[in-house]
Amino acid sequence: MTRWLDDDEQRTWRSFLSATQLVNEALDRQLQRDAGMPHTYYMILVALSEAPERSMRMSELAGRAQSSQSRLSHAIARLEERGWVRRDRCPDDRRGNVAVLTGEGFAALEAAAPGHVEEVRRSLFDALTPEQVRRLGEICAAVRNTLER
Amino acid sequence: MTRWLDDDEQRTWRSFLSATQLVNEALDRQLQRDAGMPHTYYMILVALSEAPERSMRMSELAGRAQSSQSRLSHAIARLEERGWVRRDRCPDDRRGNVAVLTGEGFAALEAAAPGHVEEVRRSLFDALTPEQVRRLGEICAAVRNTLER
DNA sequence: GCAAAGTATATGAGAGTTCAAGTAAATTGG
DNA sequence: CCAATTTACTTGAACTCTCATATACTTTGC
Repeated sequence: MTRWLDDDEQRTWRSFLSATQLVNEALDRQLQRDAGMPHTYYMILVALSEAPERSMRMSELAGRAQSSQSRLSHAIARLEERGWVRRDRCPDDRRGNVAVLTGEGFAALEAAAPGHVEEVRRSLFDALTPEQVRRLGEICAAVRNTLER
Repeated sequence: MTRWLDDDEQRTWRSFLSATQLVNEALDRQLQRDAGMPHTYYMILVALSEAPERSMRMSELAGRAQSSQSRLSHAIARLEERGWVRRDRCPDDRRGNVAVLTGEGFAALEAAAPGHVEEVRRSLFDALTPEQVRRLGEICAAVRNTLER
């Protein structure tokens, strides 16, 4: 009944798990060490920094930063404690909150960015040919297309 | 100084993060829901099940299951509570421990495997052409080659 | 309009992960 | 052969994540 993975598929699957985990661990370690935040928090700051007014509704932010709402809520609480983000009430929908990146938060992001980009290159792009990068892009797009909804 | 990512690289990078996170979340959700364990525990059980005597030294197991020693130690403690794994002292090296998969642990793994494989197919392989799978294998091998050590 | 259903977010408990020590045994080098 | 170092593993605390639930506001349908 079950369509088990054949040997090639097994190898590819395990290699995929290994490679993606290595990349994620490298990112997390670098950011934790040099900027004192996990990668998930970094993604939140990036999303906010790119938004108009450097602010966004919680639910939209969750989508952009690829976070669950609950995770985001906890994360924003932590980021607030550090003074990197502020929470404002939403004017037109009184259920809603808006997360706002503070000046200090933006500064923290700017300080963290170069080291992070270095690590992204080191752990992913430097290992691949331009052709492979292109293919990886297509592959990831296909996966997202299947899983996203 | 910093070599920032250009637009293509940005897109690829974000797509990579998104895709790999989606796959990992799908795996974890399926296993947690249907088998009551996270994917990391599943990998530990798989590694043990493939070892001679279904047992392995802690440090070797950590390597095979792609876990830190600390993480493994905590995980084995949990798996012991459930009766899925047992810890024996290592005869030839009295510092060492050997984790042993119990019959119940093996049964739990057998019960979990079909649903897990289904999810692996659904979340990764079904989204890709055979050609893409082959390329993904090469790409992951290249990344591992760069990061592993 | 107003009860019912839906949406936006928060919160608390439980579980897993990491990091920094801590213990114990084995190995090394003078 | 024994002090110093290294290796194997554990432990506890701090932190993040998930899941279920709670709260407050909005929209829907009669």
